Amino acid sequence: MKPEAQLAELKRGVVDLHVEADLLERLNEGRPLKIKAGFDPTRPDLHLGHTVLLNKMRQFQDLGHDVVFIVGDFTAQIGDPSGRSSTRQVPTREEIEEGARTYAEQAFKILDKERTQIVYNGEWLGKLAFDDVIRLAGKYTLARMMERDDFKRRWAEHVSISLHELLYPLAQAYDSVVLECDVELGGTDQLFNLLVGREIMREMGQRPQIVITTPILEGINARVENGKIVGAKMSKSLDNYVAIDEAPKEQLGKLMSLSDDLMWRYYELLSTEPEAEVQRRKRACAAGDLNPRDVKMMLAKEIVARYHGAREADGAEASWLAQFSQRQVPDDMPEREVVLENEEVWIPKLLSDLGLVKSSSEGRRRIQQGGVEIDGNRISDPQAKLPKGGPYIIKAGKRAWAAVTLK
RNA sequence: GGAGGGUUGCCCGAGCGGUCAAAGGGAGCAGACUGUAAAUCUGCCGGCUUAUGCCUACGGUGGUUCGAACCCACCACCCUCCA
Repeated sequence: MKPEAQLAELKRGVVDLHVEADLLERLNEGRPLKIKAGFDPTRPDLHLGHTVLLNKMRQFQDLGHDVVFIVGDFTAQIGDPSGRSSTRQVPTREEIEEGARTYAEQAFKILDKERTQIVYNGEWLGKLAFDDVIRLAGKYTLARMMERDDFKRRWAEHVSISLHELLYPLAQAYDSVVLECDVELGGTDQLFNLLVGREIMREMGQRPQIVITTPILEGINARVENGKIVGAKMSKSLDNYVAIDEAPKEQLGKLMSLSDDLMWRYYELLSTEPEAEVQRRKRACAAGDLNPRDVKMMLAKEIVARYHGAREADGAEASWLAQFSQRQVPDDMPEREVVLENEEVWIPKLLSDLGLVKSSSEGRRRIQQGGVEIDGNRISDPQAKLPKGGPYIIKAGKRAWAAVTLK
């Protein structure tokens, strides 16, 4: 593909591109560019938020360029301060290794293995001596470091900043120097770190890398207020994520729980549908010609199909429609057997033992709120008991089901 | 080295001797409604089988008091200002 055409393709969906002319110049050199992206291996589960960046990496690969996938085993010990309001906990060596392994495994659902090189930055960062670090630190100033948004904010809000956190951007920049990469990719929250890489490379007498950032996807519980998206970014620790190796039905269900407004953000960042088609759907929804639920289903199925295949996506849709639209009994409910000490069991206790609720108090509440059904009959008495027998089809809320035999 | 401020439930945050299982918001959950696990509305939201009851909880340990998240002492951690 011609450099100009590549550039147009690569610019799609990115937030920052420093510097465009420089990128075009390198594309004109006609060689495969070296694309760098680093991952902090402390969170093994890749989710849709990560895929925004991975998709961009894949795009480079499809255009004939090479990706260097850096596992930040060394930098993970520092903990990237990006977007953090406080200092990170340092993960153990085992956590890092386990994380790195599962990370790479999942990343190859998106990346082209043939064009990906995996490296660990501990290989070179671990060998630096203290005087090397001092020399590196000498190439940047505190004032410039404090320009960084999250440092500035934490400083202003009197939240502690440990000195080692200041070294993080330098360590990441040093990775670029060692690899002599052409382009570094990251989320918008990485912009500062990436730009430090440019500076340090220049200081070290190299051509500064081109910096590209991709948007950060908000979590599934984000809301839209006055046209603005309100809510934290997708993350495992906030439990507002859709993991790429999650079961098809879970993925579909989570995506169907997006608010109608937020759905368009997901379309923008995750769908591969042509822009014109997305706009058509948006207009049709606004005009009332299309039901937003159906448009959301198209998106959900597109994503499920990407990781599990079209057949799984169809299956997930069918059981979702049955369970939530038609309120039927789910087809894959867990079958359980419980051995009783007596002839009957207090229902809240049973729900708790089955793990359908957290405690029997919670079970009692859920009965009082009318959320518990056994064999299709709503239980209203929180004192109710259930005799031996079954299997009973127990429903304890929208998504908590079990087929239980009492012995 | 000195002076001062802070540490509250999943998160943020109010409370500053009894009426505190602790305001308010967020997240979460249930029901109604629906087009869905959207939106909206209502309710719930530490635990204990039945409770104007008990237990656990407001950084930790002791203490004062009939009674402490609230007062005192010490300890730990965080922040600010001065040097």
